[in-house]
Amino acid sequence: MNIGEVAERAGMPAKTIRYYEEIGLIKPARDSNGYRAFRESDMHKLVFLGRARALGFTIEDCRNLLALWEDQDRASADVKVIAKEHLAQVEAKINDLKAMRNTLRGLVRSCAGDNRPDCPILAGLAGERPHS
Amino acid sequence: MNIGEVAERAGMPAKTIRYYEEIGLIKPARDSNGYRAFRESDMHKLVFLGRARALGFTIEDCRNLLALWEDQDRASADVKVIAKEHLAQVEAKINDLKAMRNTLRGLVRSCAGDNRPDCPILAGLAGERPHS
DNA sequence: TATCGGCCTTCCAGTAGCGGGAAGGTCAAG
DNA sequence: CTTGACCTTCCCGCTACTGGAAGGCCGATA
Repeated sequence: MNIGEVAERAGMPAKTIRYYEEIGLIKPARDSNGYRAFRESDMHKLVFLGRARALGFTIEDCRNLLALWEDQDRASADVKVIAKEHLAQVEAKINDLKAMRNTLRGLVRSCAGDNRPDCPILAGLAGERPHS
Repeated sequence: MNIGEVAERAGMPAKTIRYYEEIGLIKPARDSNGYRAFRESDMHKLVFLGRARALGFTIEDCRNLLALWEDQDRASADVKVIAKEHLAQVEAKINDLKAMRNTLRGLVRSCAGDNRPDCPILAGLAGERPHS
């Protein structure tokens, strides 16, 4: 299988697949002409990587998860630790964003949005307390 | 005022302030010895930038907001457009993260996390449907 | 056989928003 | 006069790719 077909089937750009090889996540064989020759096992890894990335795991997390996946003797606790830490980070990020959203909503709501120059959003960013 | 004091008062690293000058967000004067000489107006801009960045505005958004802030004749509508678009992006990001969180929670909950190799998290990443 | 389009290859550079650290100038205190 | 805390510029590194140039390879067609 050439990279184009793999990219299609795995649902990711060929560039990304080359990048994953470059950083050692996958190690596809090569044809005599230099083309990458992907096996089904490479495909499975790429699909795995695609799903893990879609869940927001970092590349380094992916590397570790992939190693655990390959290791038939792993303890599921090792996997769970990674997933739980990531989950905690995602939740923290959600909370940060919610705080931003709330402040932004207040600012946007307080702004007339007409052609006058008076703007509570700019005033808020400059440091003034919103006067209700 | 030297950069150290400004960094302290604006609550951001000196590195960040130098970067903001480099990309043209601020233009502090210079003393004869080459040191940056910050005026109060620079301080105000940095505080403004700090708040805007804390609300997740990109540097380019900040550049536009700062220009509007400086412009006494701006229309508040111009500001509101930027803020509303950013708010929409923040909300979209929150939704993405919530979807990730829900999937991650399901995976974490389904994993025993003991020293056995059987792991629904890895199975889920590999593509299997979680069976209940 | 020539050639053409569509693959594939590598390499280089850029993104956002800084952070780390080197090499060196400046300044105030002791 | 030295010491230590500042300040300066410069360049590399980070994440996870993306875009593009320059060139090789392959299958089909004329």
